[in-house]
Amino acid sequence: MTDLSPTESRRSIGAARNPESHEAILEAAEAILSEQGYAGFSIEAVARRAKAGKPTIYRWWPSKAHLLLDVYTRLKDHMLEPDTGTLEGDLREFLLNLLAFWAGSPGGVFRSLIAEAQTDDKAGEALREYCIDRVRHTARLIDRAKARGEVGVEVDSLAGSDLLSSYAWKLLLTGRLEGMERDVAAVAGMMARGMVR
Amino acid sequence: MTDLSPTESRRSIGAARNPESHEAILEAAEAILSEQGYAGFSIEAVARRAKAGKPTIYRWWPSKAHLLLDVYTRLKDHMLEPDTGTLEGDLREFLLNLLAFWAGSPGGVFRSLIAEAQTDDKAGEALREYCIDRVRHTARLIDRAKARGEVGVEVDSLAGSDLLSSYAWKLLLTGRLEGMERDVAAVAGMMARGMVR
Amino acid sequence: MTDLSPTESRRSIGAARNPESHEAILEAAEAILSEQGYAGFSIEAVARRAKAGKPTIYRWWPSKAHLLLDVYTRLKDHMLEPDTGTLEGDLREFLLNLLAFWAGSPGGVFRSLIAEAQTDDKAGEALREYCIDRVRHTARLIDRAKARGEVGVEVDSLAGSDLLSSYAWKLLLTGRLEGMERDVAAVAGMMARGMVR
Amino acid sequence: MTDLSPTESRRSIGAARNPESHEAILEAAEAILSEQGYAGFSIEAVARRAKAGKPTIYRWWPSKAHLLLDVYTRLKDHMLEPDTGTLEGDLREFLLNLLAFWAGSPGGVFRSLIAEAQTDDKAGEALREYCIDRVRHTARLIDRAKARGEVGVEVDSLAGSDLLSSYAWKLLLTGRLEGMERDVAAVAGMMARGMVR
DNA sequence: GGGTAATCGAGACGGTACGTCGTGTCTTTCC
DNA sequence: GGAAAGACACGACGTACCGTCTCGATTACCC
Repeated sequence: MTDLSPTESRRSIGAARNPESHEAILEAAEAILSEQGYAGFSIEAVARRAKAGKPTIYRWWPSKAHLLLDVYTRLKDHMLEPDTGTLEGDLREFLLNLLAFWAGSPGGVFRSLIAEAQTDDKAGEALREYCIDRVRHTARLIDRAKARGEVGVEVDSLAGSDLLSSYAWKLLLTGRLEGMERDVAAVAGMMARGMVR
Repeated sequence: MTDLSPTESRRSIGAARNPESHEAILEAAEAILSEQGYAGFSIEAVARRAKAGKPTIYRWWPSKAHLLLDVYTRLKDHMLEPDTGTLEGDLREFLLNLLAFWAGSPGGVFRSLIAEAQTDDKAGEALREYCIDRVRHTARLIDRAKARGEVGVEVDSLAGSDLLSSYAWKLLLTGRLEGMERDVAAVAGMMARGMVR
Repeated sequence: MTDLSPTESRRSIGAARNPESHEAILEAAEAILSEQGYAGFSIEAVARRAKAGKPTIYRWWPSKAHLLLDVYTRLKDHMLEPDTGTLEGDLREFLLNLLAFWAGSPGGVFRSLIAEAQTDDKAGEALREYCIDRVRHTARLIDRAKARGEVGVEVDSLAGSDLLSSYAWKLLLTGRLEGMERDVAAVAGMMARGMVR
Repeated sequence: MTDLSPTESRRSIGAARNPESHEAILEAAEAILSEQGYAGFSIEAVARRAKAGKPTIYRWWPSKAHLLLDVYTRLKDHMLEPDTGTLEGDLREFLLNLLAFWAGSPGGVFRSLIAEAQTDDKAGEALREYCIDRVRHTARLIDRAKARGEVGVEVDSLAGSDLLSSYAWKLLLTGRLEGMERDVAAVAGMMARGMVR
């Protein structure tokens, strides 16, 4: 991360925000979430692992939710865009990609974020906004199928996209990220048949 | 509430489970959840409010999640079974009923349960089992449509049921229980068209 | 203990005290005290080990102290009387015997009794009475030396006996029952020289 | 008591031990012991009374025994050193001083400490260490008599000191702190005669 | 010889205390 | 003046016992 050694004992660098600490905290948070899940995620644990003081964390992230969001934002860019040529293929690939992506650490982080959003209002709002953005993004799969004439113009692509991702959410939240290929295929087929003209 | 006096001091009734205590604990849990939400929900708080000892709670509910689940299923009795004669109608009614049901306190309880399941393994297991049961139950809507010949026998009714409820979950978790009639109708239509032969 | 099998499940024998239970409880208490010391000694543990109900214990022994006293009383008769011919030898033998006796389970029981006596007044009173009796008994060692002309008549044999046993108490209470031969000899010598004319 | 206001709410003073809290805890412990005795003495009760958090107590005192020991040694400062010029006088004064000292609250504290040591291994260890220290300290009475030529060099002053204090212990543990002047004199005389050349 | 009463085991009950963990706030000291 | 370190008051965690209670069964005793 930093090019300097993740050195034993990091001291204050004086009256300025220390980017090393900032980075170390985010990394520690991510590591804890992916290793122990939301259960082991506490400010104390993050501070311990990042060799940072708790107040340093509280100074920059007013709540656990903000920290979670920052951690997730750092991760969310690595998703692939499916493009198989057919709607059903795209839907299936989308789900499989997302599930595979989540099966690494990001899944744990996102689960935690959802959980936190049930308690913390700010986290809820942030999650809602993030969702809208993603749904809109995924809706392009369907819009592309519309453009190909595969899907009728009357189809609500946002609702479809929302439904698609909701299935992934449920699998994530109930710990069924793996071994769901058959069900994913069934769901993708069902949804595709529901939309093609 | 029991219709008898909510008496001051409740004693043991001997070497048998005391239904009064059992009831008082569930009521206290429900009251705390609806008044203060998941944030204020702790075993200590429930015990305090129910005038029960903590061990009495732990004796009967191995984890917070089991208690949440019991509180939830006690409320669940008031759910209606849709029967509109068509699959699309049934799916739409199912979602609308569920969202309306959740809009009261049960939604908060179930949100708490999902959140808890992200933290605690026992909670996760309990939720998973509960889900399987509900998915199986809801699949009957689709199986009924199969019996009517509306839906082909090759359709995976469990996957469909899972998908259907996942949409409701996402709306619950992102705080969109109300004003979703148009989207619900779109989703129900899409899914129904995806399944009818 | 009983000539019948210490059978798996012991039931009531009707409207009369069941001596089997009584015995089993005392044995369980003794076993726990000698195996785990006062720390592990609880009514629950005794009941569990004796396969008895807690109320059965409370019925017959109103407090832990009473039970402790009964257990100790069952043990205390196995002490040897030293008779070496000299006061110093008798004092030394008395201490060594007592320490050896206590090194088995009785020591743990007596320690517990002393501890309990610091909390429970009835136990304190009982302990005091027991002490007076023992001190009087041990004083005979000194009186015998007086009779032999070894010790002057002006010596207070009760005070001497009290002092002697107090040393054993302190060793018991500070966990120094073993490996004290040199110190015991020094103490016996000192006391003997303090008394002989 | 601090001479400043026994203020309502005490805050942290930073990353250093807060002597106010420390003091408040010792005072609360002492007050509880003298008011309710060992029976009412619990870490919870001390924390409650001192308006301190339980972890603050556990941070500084690894066990109840260490706290008891600290309370006791805080009181112990008021003990006098006997110096009568003769060994017998010193021994007698030592015992009388100690019994008089114990007749106030310190006696209750030390009794509690001994009782606790029978339950808890850490307490036992702490008591043992404390004893060694005190025995060594008291042995100086005898060593002084050696220096005066009153006592032979072959006398084991540690064993003598141990024996001396053991008598006081027994009187404390059997509730005979008062009215023992005659017996104390007899014991002191006996021990002194046992040691002088 | 049938009813009563005492006893047994079992174990649930409302409690209290245990010792640990995490919270968010605060202060000191170092840079 | 930010950062580290970590103490602080607070309060929940899940467990162990406390002493009391009720249960259903099992006789012994007395009328």
